[in-house]
Amino acid sequence: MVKTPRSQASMASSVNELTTAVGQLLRRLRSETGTDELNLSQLGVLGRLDQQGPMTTADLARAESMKPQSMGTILASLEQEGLVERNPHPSDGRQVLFAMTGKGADVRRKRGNAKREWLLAALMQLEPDEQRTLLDAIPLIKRLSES
Amino acid sequence: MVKTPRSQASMASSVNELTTAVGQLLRRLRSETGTDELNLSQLGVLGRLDQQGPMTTADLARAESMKPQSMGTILASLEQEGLVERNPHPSDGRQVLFAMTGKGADVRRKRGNAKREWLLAALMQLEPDEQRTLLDAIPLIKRLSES
DNA sequence: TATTGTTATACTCTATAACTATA
DNA sequence: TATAGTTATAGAGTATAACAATA
Repeated sequence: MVKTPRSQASMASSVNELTTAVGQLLRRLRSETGTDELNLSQLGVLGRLDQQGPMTTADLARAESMKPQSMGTILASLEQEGLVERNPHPSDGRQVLFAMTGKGADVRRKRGNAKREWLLAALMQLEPDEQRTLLDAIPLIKRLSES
Repeated sequence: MVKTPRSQASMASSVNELTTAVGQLLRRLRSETGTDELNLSQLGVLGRLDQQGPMTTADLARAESMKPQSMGTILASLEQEGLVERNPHPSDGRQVLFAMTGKGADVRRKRGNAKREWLLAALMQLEPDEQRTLLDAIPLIKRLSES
């Protein structure tokens, strides 16, 4: 297959498909709601704290491309359910370090998280080369969001 | 080993990244708002009517993975701005065929659509092989939503 | 009786603005 | 004066439920 860089005109027609596809996936994920009552943002924060350790509100907001006030709302809801806890920053009294609790870790590990399980099952149904394409596209989608 | 399908464990770690990436892109797109005051759903409907011709509320709702009532709201807003018009179905008095108007076509063609232009510019900044990966991933994302 | 669409209402998610506290 | 976070409010986007009209 010859490598032919896409023209701007051909890319333009893909813009609608991409936004539609992304919107569809998000609506689908949102509708998958079982025993877990965590939404996508809450799951995202929990996953990030699990991977990266304690973080501040501002850092989490930046990582998720969200306003700090919006992240504050998410963290408050997670704290109320005992999934994250707040710890003082060692040197800066203004900052608050949010950490995942044991209960939060349980929620992430346990079965019953309908959204994650649905998406995982859907991913597993793709052919191996399709999986590779989709996984390779993830960092590219992130790059788009940051440009 | 020729083909190395990803293990379920390795895929599980990608689930969070995918949802986060998709959420980020959507928030970014939503925030790009210039002279056009059309949101992503409105643009999606307009694009679909442009490509596929007149459609009913139910068909549009199915195409965008949305409830008919939600689609009705979107269509009402587009109609109020004169971007779509309603025509009776030739044989079924219950159905309404929505078609894009000339003004709707203008809006789609003209410059000033901040969301589409931003995304197009971002796509053009990717390397050709990255573009190909991302475009190849679009139908896969749709498949996920439908499974 | 089933289907298409409308109307009314409520919920989820995120943003903006104004404020407090610490640096 | 600048930054981190909180509180209050508003908005966009979508869903659910109840209804009307046509099939």
